[in-house]
Amino acid sequence: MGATRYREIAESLRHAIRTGTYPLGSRLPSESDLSARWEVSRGTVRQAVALLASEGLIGSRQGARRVVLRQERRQSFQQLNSFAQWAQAMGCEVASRILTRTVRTATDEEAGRLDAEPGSEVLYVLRLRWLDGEPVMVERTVYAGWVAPAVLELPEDCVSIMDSIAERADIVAHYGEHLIDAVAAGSEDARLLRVRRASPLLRQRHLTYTAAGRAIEWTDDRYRAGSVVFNVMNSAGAAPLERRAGPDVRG
Amino acid sequence: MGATRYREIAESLRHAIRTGTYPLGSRLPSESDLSARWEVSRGTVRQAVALLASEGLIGSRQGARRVVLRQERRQSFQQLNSFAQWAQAMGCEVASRILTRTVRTATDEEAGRLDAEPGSEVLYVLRLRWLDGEPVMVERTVYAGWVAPAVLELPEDCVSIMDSIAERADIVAHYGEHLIDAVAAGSEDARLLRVRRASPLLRQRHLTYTAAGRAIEWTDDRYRAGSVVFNVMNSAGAAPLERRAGPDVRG
DNA sequence: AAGTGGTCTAGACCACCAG
DNA sequence: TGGTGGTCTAGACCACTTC
Repeated sequence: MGATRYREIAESLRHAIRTGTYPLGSRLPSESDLSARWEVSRGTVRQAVALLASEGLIGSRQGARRVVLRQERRQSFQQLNSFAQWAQAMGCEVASRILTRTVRTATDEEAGRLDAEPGSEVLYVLRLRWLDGEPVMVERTVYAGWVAPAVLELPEDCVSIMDSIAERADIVAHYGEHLIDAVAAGSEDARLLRVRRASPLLRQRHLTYTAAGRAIEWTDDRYRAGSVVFNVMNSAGAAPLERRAGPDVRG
Repeated sequence: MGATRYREIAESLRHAIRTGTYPLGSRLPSESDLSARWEVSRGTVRQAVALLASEGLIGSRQGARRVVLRQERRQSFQQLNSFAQWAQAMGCEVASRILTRTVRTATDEEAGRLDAEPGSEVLYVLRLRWLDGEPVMVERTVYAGWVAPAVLELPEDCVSIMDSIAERADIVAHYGEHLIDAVAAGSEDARLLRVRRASPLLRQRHLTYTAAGRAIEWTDDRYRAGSVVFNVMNSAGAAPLERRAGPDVRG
């Protein structure tokens, strides 16, 4: 596995933050402190704290000690790509059930999204997800062929497929692209989510990649209106969000 | 400023990717290549490529050259905060009409969002916006009191209020926070957008700030389903988007 | 077998922050 | 003013990919 020195240090710091050794708002030991304590070079310490910074756990300013910003265990990137991780971090009771698992050949659109050969095999999964006992989301996912075996092994009430395949098959999500819009509930959506047909749903389609840029899955998640809100911060310096025309515009 | 060697290298690579010097799917030069070419150490090159990887532009696997994953440039912050700028960049014909302009006292929620005194005056604007001749968005904006005079001066068919007040009154947007969800069309929405009542709309509420952190406006934009899609990219290195519970969850 | 990225070391200088 | 993080160097060994 990825058992390296800097990951080890990061995990130790993560644990210390989580358990209150370094409380919210407190200052972390300096880089030289940590490198002496762990008997590693300063570069290795910096790799470790960079990992925590990318998880949003600590902040840093030149000249001042690093500060503990949050103590939750979950990363926001993971939370965006994993419904289960997000829900658990919110303190919600989460449940999932796989309703359908089918191996079939990819449609042209799916092959294009997953960057796979046209006509290659993919795994289609239909899944319903609950928050605090209420059905709130229907998930329709197409997994790339190389991921399918790992997903087929999982039990149908598996809470987090992404977590499970990361642990068991070392398939780790690293990058995601998300398309967010509103759609009317179809008859299957309506039945599963217990809403009226054509009632509003918030749709999040996303494509997930490994660090090497290999596509893992292409997903269409539909949330009952009112159950979730997506939140984006941006600035003149960095604009991660953009607006795109839907099919109705420029037809 | 932040003019460092590794940023400089990153920007040069970003440009080369964007302009096709390194096309989609092609391999980047090796680290040793780049360090020779730029006359920097390998560590500096690695800082540069790590930046691009966190933006999702390139992927990497141990042992193999880095690969170009995408070449699009993200749309600017201005385009996200200005419907008019976005539409024009898309090549769409855009039109706008202010239907209502009212000075009134802020509700408690509005005062809270705009970080203003409870009971202070704000300017409420109702506006309808067209793309290529079709009504696609209803905008309900509350402008902070200090911005109101500049907005009241504008003609009712002003295409971009943000652009106009930036030019005339030097009120410039710098940060934004966006909440995106789906709602059912109310009767006013339905009439203006020419859709059925309760049909799905994509809602983008956003709060806009100056560089100094002063709130400019709090807006509720509702798009006809199918007319726009929001697109967000994230990575393990940087996650600007998060999911939030709506009022239905954890009630 | 040669090339490449992942990890790590042991230094260095600078800009910035705190007391 | 001394400590701290940000940047950079010039090496090294290893795991992995590619040919």
